[in-house]
Amino acid sequence: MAKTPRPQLDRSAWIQAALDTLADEGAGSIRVEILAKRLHVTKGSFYWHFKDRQDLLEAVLETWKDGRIRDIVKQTRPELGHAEAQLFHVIDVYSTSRNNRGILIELAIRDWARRDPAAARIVEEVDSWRLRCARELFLACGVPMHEASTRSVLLYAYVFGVSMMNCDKFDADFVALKADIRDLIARSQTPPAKQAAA
Amino acid sequence: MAKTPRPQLDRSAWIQAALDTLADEGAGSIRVEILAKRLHVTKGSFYWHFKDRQDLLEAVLETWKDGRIRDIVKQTRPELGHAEAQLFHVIDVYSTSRNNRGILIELAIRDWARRDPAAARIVEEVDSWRLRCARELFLACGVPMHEASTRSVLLYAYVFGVSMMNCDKFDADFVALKADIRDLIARSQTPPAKQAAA
DNA sequence: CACTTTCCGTACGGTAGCGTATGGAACGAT
DNA sequence: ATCGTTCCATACGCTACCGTACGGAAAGTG
Repeated sequence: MAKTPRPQLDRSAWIQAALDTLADEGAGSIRVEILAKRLHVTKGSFYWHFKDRQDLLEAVLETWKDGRIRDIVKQTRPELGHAEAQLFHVIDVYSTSRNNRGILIELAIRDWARRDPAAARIVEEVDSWRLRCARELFLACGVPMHEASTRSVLLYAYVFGVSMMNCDKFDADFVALKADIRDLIARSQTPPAKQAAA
Repeated sequence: MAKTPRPQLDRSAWIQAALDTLADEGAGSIRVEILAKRLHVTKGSFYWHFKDRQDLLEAVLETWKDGRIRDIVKQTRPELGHAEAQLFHVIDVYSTSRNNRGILIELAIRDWARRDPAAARIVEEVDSWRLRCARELFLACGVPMHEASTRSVLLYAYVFGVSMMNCDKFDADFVALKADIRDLIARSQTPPAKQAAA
């Protein structure tokens, strides 16, 4: 067992710790002295690596943004003939297994973004990438442009929304339910022309 | 102008003030002394009406729950022949006009529920009512039971999710986009049987 | 008018957390 | 060995809150 696993800390160690508490308790609960305790150092270390608390929060946002963009680009990289499978995968990744770290961070940051303009900007940027990538997949599935945009928005609104609900409590077979919803989003037929009021 | 609009305060005044700051800054930012300042009294008043801060928070949850249940029941009360219009209305109420008080409170409470079991219980209860009511509407539209459940979950996941996104930034005509999504949720045809892998 | 109840103001002690100042240990360079 | 750099510990002042204790005004009640 390593006696001194971390004789020296760097910014990324603080950022990771901040992301952990972000997932568990939200952005407002990221406290310098708490992180220090968790890292087994004092805040003397923190104020060496960061100007102040705000400096850390901005670094957290940047780190998250870079990771999310890299991730979505990777997961939607064109694989000829597998566009629909990739769409399914994107949906499943988010709607499966609530309470995993990624989703908790996602929700915490989105809540953060409701009050912090800087966070809002980051979220918009990430969403923009995701929507564009998803739209490309729909297009690759043969869905026309306009509808591809529509379904992309529905897709992401759904995955974010479902991660805020405890659906397990309402439907015993939530796995099947999610599969049905996934099909609705990705494969349903556009609605028939409105039966104009008789 | 009334000199003394409120010579005496009651619990509901504090609860309303708490709901305001809940919408703007989240549950964690509901502070007794801040509310007191906003109500132009001191916390001596607060601790007369409430045992402690927790007492207020519980009252906030109860108030919200009662209002939401009353609301959804009212909006989905069976009106023969208008089920689809009622569905559209439910969707529009949430997906229209982000940043209105109701939606802000909704999101704040859902974030709150991720860390507070009591809040989680309340949210589950409200969701349960909503899902049941929405399902009834789908059934009234002639949608079969299983699919009615599926679409109800999609409906609510969508409205909550879209209220967390700044979609205006991605689509100039977001009004039309939302209308298309609404149609997808409420009127699309169930997806064709999977073209079983050849 | 006395007396009680209701409601709120004031003052206090206590905790948590931010940011700063300063000292010191470890380490490399010379 | 001396010195500078890097990284962290310690100690301090400061603010924002929570909850309590207690006093007092205002209004009802006899």
